[in-house]
Amino acid sequence: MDKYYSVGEIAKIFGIAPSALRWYENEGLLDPVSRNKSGTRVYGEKELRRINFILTLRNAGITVKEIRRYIDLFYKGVETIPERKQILVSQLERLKDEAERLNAVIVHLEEIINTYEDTLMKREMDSRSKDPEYGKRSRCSLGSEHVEPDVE
Amino acid sequence: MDKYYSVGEIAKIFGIAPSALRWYENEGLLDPVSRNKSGTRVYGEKELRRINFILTLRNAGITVKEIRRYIDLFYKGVETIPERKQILVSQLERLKDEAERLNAVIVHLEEIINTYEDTLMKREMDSRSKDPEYGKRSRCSLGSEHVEPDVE
DNA sequence: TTAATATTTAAAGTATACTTTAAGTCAATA
DNA sequence: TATTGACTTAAAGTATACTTTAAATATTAA
Repeated sequence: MDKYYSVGEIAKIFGIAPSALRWYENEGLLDPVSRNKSGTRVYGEKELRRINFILTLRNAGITVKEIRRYIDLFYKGVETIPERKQILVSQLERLKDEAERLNAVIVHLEEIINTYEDTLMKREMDSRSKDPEYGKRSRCSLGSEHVEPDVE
Repeated sequence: MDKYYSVGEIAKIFGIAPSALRWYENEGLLDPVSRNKSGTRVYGEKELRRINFILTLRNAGITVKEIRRYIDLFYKGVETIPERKQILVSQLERLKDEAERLNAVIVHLEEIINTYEDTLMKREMDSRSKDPEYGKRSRCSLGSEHVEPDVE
C-alpha cells in the first residue's frame, strides 16, 4: 500500500541534500528512521509528511531549535497545543514586523537609486560641456552622496 | 567648526558596538580613521556620513563584501556609477522577491494557526464529553496535522 | 570480477558578521 | 598615588544550518 523511499529519493522530492535529512534526524526533528536489512534508511508516508512540515516551518524562518521544541511539545500531548500554537504565532508576528521593515527598506533603496538616475542624467547633459575634464571629477564624497537627515 | 567624536560616542549615536566600528575600518568600509596624539580614533562629519551610509546598506541586507566592492568602485571615479547603481538595483530586486515570499509565508502560517484555533474550539466543546480520557489522546500525528497538498 | 553508485558514520569544515578576550596604554579623578 | 574608564591590538570565539570529508559497506550492471 505505502510507498517507500531512500534518502536520495526524499532529497530529490524536497529539493534538499541527503545530508540535511540525516542531520534533521540527528537533531531530533525526525524520529529515527527505520532501516532495511542492509542498514539504509527507508522513509514512508509518515516521514514525508513530517519532512514537509519541517520544511514549512523552516521556510517560515523558524529555527531548528524551535522546531525541535515544537516536536517535543507535540509528543507531550494535546495539553501543549496552546504552547505549540504560541510558537507559530510568535513567528507570525516576527514575520509581519520583518515584512513591514522590508517594505520601508525597499522604498528607501528606491529613493537612493533614483538619485543615481539623476546623476546619470546630469552626466548625459554635461557630456556636451566644453570642459574636457568635466565629468571625470567626483561630484560628491561617498556618504554625503545619499545623506540621511536623521544622522543624529 | 566640525564636531569630533570618539568610537564610544559614535557607537552610541548609531546604536552599534565600538568593536563593529573598528571592524568596519579593518574591512575597508571606512577609510583609516585619524587619531589624536595618544592614538585613539577621532571621527568627524565625514565618518558620520560614511557610517550612516554603511548602516543604510547593511540594513538593506547588502553584505559587507558588497559594500566594500561599492566603496572600491566609488574611489575609481564617476565611470563606475552604473556598476555601483547595479549593486543597489540587484539588492532591490532581491528584497522585492523576499517581500513577496514573506507575504506568502505569512498567509500560509496564518492558515496553519487557524487550524489550531479549530482544534482548540473542538477541545472546548469536547470537554463536556463523558469519556474521562477524552482530550488526553493525541488526535492526529505530527506532520499530518497540517498536511500540505503539494508533497510530491 | 570489476566498477560504479548509493548508502553509512563521526567529525571537521563553511559562511557571515560581528563579539569577546587578553594584555596593555592613557588621561582624568579621588 | 591609585584607581577608574575608555581606548588600543591581534586573535580567537560565537551562532546557525548545514555541507564536506574520509573510510567503509552494500547493491547493481557490465
